[in-house]
Amino acid sequence: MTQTGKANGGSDDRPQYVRIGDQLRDRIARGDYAVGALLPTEGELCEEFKISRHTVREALRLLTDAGLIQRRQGSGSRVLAAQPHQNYVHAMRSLDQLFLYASDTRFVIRDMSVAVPEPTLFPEIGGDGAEWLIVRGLRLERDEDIPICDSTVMVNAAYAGIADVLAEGSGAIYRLIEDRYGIEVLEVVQDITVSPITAQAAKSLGKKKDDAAVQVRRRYLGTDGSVILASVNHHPTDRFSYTMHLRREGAKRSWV
Amino acid sequence: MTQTGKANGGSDDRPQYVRIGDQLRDRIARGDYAVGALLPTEGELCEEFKISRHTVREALRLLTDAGLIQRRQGSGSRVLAAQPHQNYVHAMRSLDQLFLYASDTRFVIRDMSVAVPEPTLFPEIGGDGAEWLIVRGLRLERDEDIPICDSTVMVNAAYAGIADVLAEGSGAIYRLIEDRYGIEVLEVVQDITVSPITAQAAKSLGKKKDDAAVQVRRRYLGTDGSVILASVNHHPTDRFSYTMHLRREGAKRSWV
DNA sequence: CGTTCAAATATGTCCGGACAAATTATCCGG
DNA sequence: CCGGATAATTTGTCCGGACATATTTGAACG
Repeated sequence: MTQTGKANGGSDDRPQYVRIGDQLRDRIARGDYAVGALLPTEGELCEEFKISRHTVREALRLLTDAGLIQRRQGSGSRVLAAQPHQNYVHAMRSLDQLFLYASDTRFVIRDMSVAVPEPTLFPEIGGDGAEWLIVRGLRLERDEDIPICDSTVMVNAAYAGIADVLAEGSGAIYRLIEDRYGIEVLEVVQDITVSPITAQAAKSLGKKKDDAAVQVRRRYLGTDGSVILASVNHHPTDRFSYTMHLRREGAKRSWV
Repeated sequence: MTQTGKANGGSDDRPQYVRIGDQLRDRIARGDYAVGALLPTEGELCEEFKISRHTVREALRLLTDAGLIQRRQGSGSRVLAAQPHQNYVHAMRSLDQLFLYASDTRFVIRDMSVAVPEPTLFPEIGGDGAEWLIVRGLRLERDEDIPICDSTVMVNAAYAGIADVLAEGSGAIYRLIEDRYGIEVLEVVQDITVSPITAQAAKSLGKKKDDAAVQVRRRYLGTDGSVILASVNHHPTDRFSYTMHLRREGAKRSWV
């Protein structure tokens, strides 16, 4: 077969690997290959489409990058999803940027203890009598004593050893845990709601007891699905602002 | 050179292309190749590292996938960033899922007009006397008349033609625009704040005039940076909840 | 100096081959 | 039937080659 940069013939000038990749993607979407099932092997695809193994692999790579399949040496290519996800990326260098404050801040620790958390603190967690390292504090503007939010952090007891190195300005707690224990935060679930302010937060933030507060609750999950860390932040409503920039993943950038 | 699955010698069992890719990444981080500058060509890298073009390309692909470089046929490989972004993905099939409501909803249009928007509506937009298609309405639970939020949408006048096809339940407005005009929403900027409720929203949502409301403001930007669409939603604080799941990009999934 | 065109350059696509490494299947013995 | 060893299978890594395509560079000309 003549080697061409693009496929010959017809009005389709897409590269072969793109055409084959699209065909496979369509088959997956149609259910020809069920989620969880294996695709034909590289060899079988070479025979079916009369192309080199290289081209098959490039096509499969497109599917892999799209999150549709997962490949494993010795096993084959398994379908992960029937439809590609259109990812909009909240690009960050790290989770530090998940919540950007208007200016630099510092975290002042008010209290730290290993205890069974109150059931209302994080209902989805606890309730089984297990102890957590509970860190209570206040986040302030760096150079001024303006409180930004009242914060309570629950650290999985398995990582309670970081209590030794927790200090004001010591950086994000989840990072301390990642570094100290060599683990990785895989996923973060963040909930934002508005609710009556707690007595503690009202006191810390200089608010009245019948004021409302914005609650930002986060769970940091590890690779095994366990909760590494959870936090509840109470923000005064009149000083709360949360901005996200979501950008379509894989969008072409101009060359200039 | 003997062809091996992994590099020979020493304690480093990473594939060659990973090692070379890491070396190049380190050089970029150190500033050996400035942002905006070109990397050595494939040929030069082949000579320097004494490896095949295939392996060079695999290494460069790692850098490309990490967002560090951008490659262009005939030109070379240009450095985009000195540090890789650690992307946490808010995976969505589309922007429809940017804001998930607890249940199915419908959008009831109350008013539609082409006009110059009030300056307070979206201060970052307008203010230049330009007209926009302004759509005011209410988002309700699908089968009940419980208002979820009061909504005002400003559509760029270039796409005002969609007024013809706007109807209750006609789906997301940005999608109508994308489909009708063949354009693409590249980025969304979303701001969440809490502020005094507007008179209009108080009336729509059955709230008192001195209540607060959660404001969710969004700008949908096109590939040229222009604002395609902007929206302001007022949610009653006692019924507002926003959940995000952010997952580390490229995280390995278990095979089973 | 600016424009046009051809040549050189640099990446993109596709082929084929070989060996390595991981997994799966099969066979045999207890 | 179960466990261990071996063979077969499947993907991963790396080599080399060839042609296509897009861009850049340099030379010639007005």
